[in-house]
Amino acid sequence: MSGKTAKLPRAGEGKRGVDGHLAYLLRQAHAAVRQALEKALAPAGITHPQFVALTLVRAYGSLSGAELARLAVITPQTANTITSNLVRMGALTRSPDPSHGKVLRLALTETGRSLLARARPHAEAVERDLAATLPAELEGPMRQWLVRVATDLGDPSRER
Amino acid sequence: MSGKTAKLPRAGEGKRGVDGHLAYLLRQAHAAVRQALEKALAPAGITHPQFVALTLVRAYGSLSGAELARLAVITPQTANTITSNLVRMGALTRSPDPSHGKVLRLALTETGRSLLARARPHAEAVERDLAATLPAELEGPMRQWLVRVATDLGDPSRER
DNA sequence: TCCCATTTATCAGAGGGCTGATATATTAGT
DNA sequence: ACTAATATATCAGCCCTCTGATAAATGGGA
Repeated sequence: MSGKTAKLPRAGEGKRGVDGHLAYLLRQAHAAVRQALEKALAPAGITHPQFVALTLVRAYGSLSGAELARLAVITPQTANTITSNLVRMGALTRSPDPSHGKVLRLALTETGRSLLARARPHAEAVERDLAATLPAELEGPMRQWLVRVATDLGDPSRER
Repeated sequence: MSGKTAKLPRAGEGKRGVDGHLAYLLRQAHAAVRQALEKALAPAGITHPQFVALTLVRAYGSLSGAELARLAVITPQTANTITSNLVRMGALTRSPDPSHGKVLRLALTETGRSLLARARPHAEAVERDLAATLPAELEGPMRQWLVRVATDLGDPSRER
């Protein structure tokens, strides 16, 4: 009994299939999507978190670092890391809020705008691939579940 | 019109709800689960990736670094980072494969075994919380979808 | 008014994840 | 038998993510 010699499963087999832990399956699915996104975005010269940050700044107007962190479900420190890189790349600017004195408002530069425009089609292709895996009658319930996971497991822990 | 002043949504609202991109919702859900897991495992003195590695070594017997990487859906380099930390912590040993000469086989130490035993209940609590968010009639289809995402978006990219 | 709790930004340090590159071992092919 | 392809381990460097700690600005109450 020196060790188990069972053949190792591939994605979709054994514990890597429908019998695995939900947390493992969610992790596996997320890893596949993240890697697909990074591969798709690499030619545009941008990472997935950077793409998310630029998208959010564009979608919500000018954000503070703290607001970006909340929207992206990351810590303010992480948001700071990402935005610092984007500022260094010339895609974002940080300028002091006129009425607040401590808040720094993020804004897209022309570089950032064109970077985002160039990257978006690649990200949308992945989104389409992802949507294609989802039977039409499951899309609604699936979206609701994903949202529920985030609110149920995420919000309670706001007691930091 | 200096910028949009729309109130920012919380998890579950607006684009952060059922109308958001699937990739965003999946990311948001995964982030909530990962953070819940890290918070649950911290008292046991172990990180989520370390827990996954120990669990896989225990489940499949003695693994090589490359095998661990495939099972955990990470690169061999990343697996090496994690196992190096676990070896330094005394939870794993790396010993040369008797019949291969290059492969290093990972094995749990007593420390690793008790660490895993101590951590597992915390992880299982999160798994139960996660399962509780899923209506019984959706569990089957949801598991199948998560697996399909991993196989459809993950396997094709094996053309590295 | 003064103090305090909250919010924000940011530094420091650690772990995890990636790509790229290198060295070695095994296996397949010729 | 020699060579080429494959597999493994690992170094280096970068980005992302976290926790912990520090500092500054705001706003509310005693």
